[in-house]
Amino acid sequence: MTKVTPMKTAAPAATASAAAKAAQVHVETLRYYERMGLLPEPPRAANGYRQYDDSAQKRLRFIRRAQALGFSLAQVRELLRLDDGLNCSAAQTLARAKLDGVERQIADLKRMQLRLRQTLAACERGGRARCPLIDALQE
Amino acid sequence: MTKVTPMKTAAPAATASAAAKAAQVHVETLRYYERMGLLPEPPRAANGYRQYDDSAQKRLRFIRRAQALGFSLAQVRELLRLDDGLNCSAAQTLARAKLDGVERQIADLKRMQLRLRQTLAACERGGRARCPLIDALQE
DNA sequence: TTAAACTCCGTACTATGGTACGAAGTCAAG
DNA sequence: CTTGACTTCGTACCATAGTACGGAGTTTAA
Repeated sequence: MTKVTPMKTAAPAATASAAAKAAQVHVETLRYYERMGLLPEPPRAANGYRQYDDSAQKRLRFIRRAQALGFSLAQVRELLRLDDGLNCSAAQTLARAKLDGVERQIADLKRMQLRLRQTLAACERGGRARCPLIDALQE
Repeated sequence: MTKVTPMKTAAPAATASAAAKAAQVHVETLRYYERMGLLPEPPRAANGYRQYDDSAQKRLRFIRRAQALGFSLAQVRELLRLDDGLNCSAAQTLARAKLDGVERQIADLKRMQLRLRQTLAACERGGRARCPLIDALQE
């Protein structure tokens, strides 16, 4: 029963394309994140190729999840500085600011939604010589 | 009682800064809109200064209102092509596409809002050694 | 008259989040 | 051993909606 459970210590170092595929990003994006200070410079193989170990790939997933929550890359950088999980109040501050921004955006979009709906309804009722949408824009 | 009611025919030609101020934009923005084909090239005074007449200023207000409804400048350009108010179905198509986009954005933002709220609530409940927000990002 | 303020022009730069390109080296399969 | 795929690098470019800069001419108010 040797080798049935491979050693956890053998860090699986992925190539750029493998790491990129796993995270659903392009290879160039990895370089971009590296330039932006989101990913540390990875160790290189003898040939100079980047080697993404497990922690780099975790970090990459972290970035993508934070982006999905609406954080900008600059904000993700902040979050990454807190990724030891301590300092929750700092993380909360970031999240609350983001939530506020998201809620402002929702409010703005809802205003647009209402106006567009009203105007479209007027368009659909028809009967006017001129288009209600165009008229609304000309006020 | 002469001159009590000035002739409507005297078109009030505004300078760049006056037109800009009236529309709450910067002077450079007028040039930008002109380059982008949103504003026609205005007639010039003898000294070469742009003269924005009433119709140009109306058009400028049109642009700003359309932007406020979420239309991009490219889409505003489309709307301006329809500003005779006829062709309402074309305008409706644009508006409906915009409404769809707005609603998709709202849905996305609401998902972010929910996740952020849940995570913040967990942070506020406290009691964890590690920050729930950071943990969520690390999955 | 002179200084401040306004206008003109072309061009470059901003922020954001990547994407593309070309030249060069490397690796794996046939 | 060659061909194709992969990687490296620096740099340039994309969209969006403007903003800034510098040098020149013009107008206006003191």
